[in-house]
Amino acid sequence: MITQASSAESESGPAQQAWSRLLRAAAATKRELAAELQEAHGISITAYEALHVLSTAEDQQLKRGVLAERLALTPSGVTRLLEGLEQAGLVEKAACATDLRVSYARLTDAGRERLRAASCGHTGSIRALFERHLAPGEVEQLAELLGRLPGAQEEEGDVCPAAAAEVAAVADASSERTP
Amino acid sequence: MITQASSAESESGPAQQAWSRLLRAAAATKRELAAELQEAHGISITAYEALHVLSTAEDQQLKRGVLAERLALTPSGVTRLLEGLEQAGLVEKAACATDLRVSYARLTDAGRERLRAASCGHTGSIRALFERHLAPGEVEQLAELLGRLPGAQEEEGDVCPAAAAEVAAVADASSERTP
DNA sequence: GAGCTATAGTTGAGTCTGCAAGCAAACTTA
DNA sequence: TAAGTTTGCTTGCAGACTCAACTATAGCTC
Repeated sequence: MITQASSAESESGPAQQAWSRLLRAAAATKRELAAELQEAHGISITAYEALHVLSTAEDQQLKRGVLAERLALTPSGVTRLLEGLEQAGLVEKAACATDLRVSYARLTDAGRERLRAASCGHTGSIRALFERHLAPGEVEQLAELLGRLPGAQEEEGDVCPAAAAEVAAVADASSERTP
Repeated sequence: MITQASSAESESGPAQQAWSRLLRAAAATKRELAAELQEAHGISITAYEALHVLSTAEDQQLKRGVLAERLALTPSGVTRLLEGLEQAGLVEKAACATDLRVSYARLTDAGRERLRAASCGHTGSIRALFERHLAPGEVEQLAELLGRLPGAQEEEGDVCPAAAAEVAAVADASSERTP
């Protein structure tokens, strides 16, 4: 051995190792994909994620607070993010009929289009990135493990069905809330 | 099902799922641990990582560029980071005897002490965080998988033994460069 | 229904980090 | 040894987020 410890992980336990690798993997992959996405479609990773999250939401809209949770951002982070997306016309504000405090972020047609345009290349890059380093089964395994960490499991149960229904009625009642 | 898709991951493949979970897990855990570390010891996560990396390096010093790789930062990020750490007296600059362009970052006694003070609590929090969500074997598995992603594998082979040796001679020749 | 407390979101100020450009030292090549 | 190139680091500027403080609305309790 030339160095006392070859990596930053040295004698620390598996949790420390997982932690530092999580930080670095996130930083490195983010930088790589961000450059590509910005270059090709002029949006940041977070913006893409936001568009994607909205596109999968009922009526393509979400309370700002819920969006914050879904993206693991703080409320103020969402305000700033949407500020940009609204200015770009990709997202629009919508009021809530039952609670004047809440405001929804709704995907516009332009936003939907931009997402569609970006999604193919971006998801391809993501897949390529992961599959370059991991076997398919391992990718799933990784997803499963990461899914149990904080930040990733805030899913379902946040939709405020009652209020959402009312707003939906105002805006566009064509959704398929199947029962 | 009430919503069309309960999470941002919807119909996308495992790679997309892994990716978005990676982003969120990193964001969420980082925020949590950063607050704690800042509160308790007045340093950021990156600063802690830097101190830790340096502490495991030969002679507790590293070329700034190498430090950048190890932390998955850009060179400019390292310059700014060290700016702060140097001002705080936790790290000091050291010149390289053989190449005037390079400058080393070296842990000071104060830095070593600060790291020591912070490390117990911080590593404990990390372990707690991971073990709260994953079984011990899963933590190792996660570490292994993350270790194969970009950013995490830049280890060993960067030490520039020749130059390091010369600087070491100037500063402190007590290292165990065995063979 | 007047006050309390809780919740949703925004805003000001600051931190961290990156990119692009710049500078200086080292290396290459003729 | 004088270009020309590459490498290591720093700097100016900008973007993305956060925290803390604030506003406005809701909901509760008496």
